Amino acid sequence: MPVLLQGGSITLAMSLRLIFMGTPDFAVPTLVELAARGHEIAAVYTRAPKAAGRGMEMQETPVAREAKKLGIPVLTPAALRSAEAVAQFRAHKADAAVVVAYGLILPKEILDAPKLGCFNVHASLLPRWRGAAPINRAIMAGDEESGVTIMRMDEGLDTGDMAMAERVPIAADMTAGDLHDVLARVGADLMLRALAAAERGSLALTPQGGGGVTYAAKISKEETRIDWSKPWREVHNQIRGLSPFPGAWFEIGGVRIKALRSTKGEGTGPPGTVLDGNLTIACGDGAVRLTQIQRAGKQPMATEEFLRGTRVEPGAAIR
RNA sequence: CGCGGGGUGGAGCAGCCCGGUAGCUCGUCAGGCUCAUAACCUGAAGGUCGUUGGUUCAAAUCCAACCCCCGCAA
Repeated sequence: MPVLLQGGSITLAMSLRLIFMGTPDFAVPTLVELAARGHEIAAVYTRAPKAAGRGMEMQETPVAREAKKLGIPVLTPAALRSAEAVAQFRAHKADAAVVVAYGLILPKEILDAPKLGCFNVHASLLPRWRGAAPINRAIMAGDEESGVTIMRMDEGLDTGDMAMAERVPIAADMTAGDLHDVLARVGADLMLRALAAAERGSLALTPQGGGGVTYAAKISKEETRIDWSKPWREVHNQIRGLSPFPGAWFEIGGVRIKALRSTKGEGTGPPGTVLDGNLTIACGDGAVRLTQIQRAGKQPMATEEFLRGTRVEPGAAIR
């Protein structure tokens, strides 16, 4: 077996027989890396295509599209609890399963099937931000760092023993989308290292412990509208924490506008008042300057571009 | 057949309802002014007005079909 030199450390080239389970874009880099490193991926599990989007047409998941590109069989069971689903899963005779934002609960029979276990990439430093929306919640809470944790899954919600973690700083104006992309890359790399260790039998597992647990609830649309009476920092964290999806928004002249990027603004005024010619908006405390926005029906654009076609005078009120 | 907005020189928009000289804010290029500047002044280049067909003396503008982008909702 060849020896690869990488980043100063020695990694044995390896090949495990894996099952990959994932659904959104976040999971794609890990799938791609696993395949590129020569792991044998017996099957890819992903959510079933569903009617979604404009026109309610059937949409395949990003993972399904990537798997097809790689020539890997795609399975889309609606649930994994049935005896049939479990039998099918076992029949792959996988060494391990890699689960990244799959979206379905894995019952014990599935978790116990692979001999090395089922490993999950989670986009936070556990046990902080267990749950569905760790990236958004970390930024909305104003966290200055986040990261990725690899855990061996158990039956709880993101409660498995931790195998590896890597910290990632969150810059002042970083958006959820920015962090998402970084963590997806870091997660892919970390999973490769974790699997290598697991294959060697040298993977150390650490219980999460009881302190510092928080939950990252799904984002509800009620919390996407901007309330300009809040302090600027809260508004800013909401904007970047929800960017680019689902997007924090407001209205100006009856037109719905998403705020995609912002930064600290100068000046004060009644909340919701435009303070200058650069879309600096007064908040309950301080101000936020919008740097990238998207009008309903339009592409995202830098604020300077938006202002070339739309005059927004200082003193105007937005809602 | 879920609802809706949009495709106009490199960017962002107006013009379309009430057909008839391509407009605005920028950018680019050349020149001028200035100690200087993302400032200011003068001039220039650059557009099959998404595609195809139709109506008309005449279509960015009216009609039809199609392609592409996006917001809502899921």
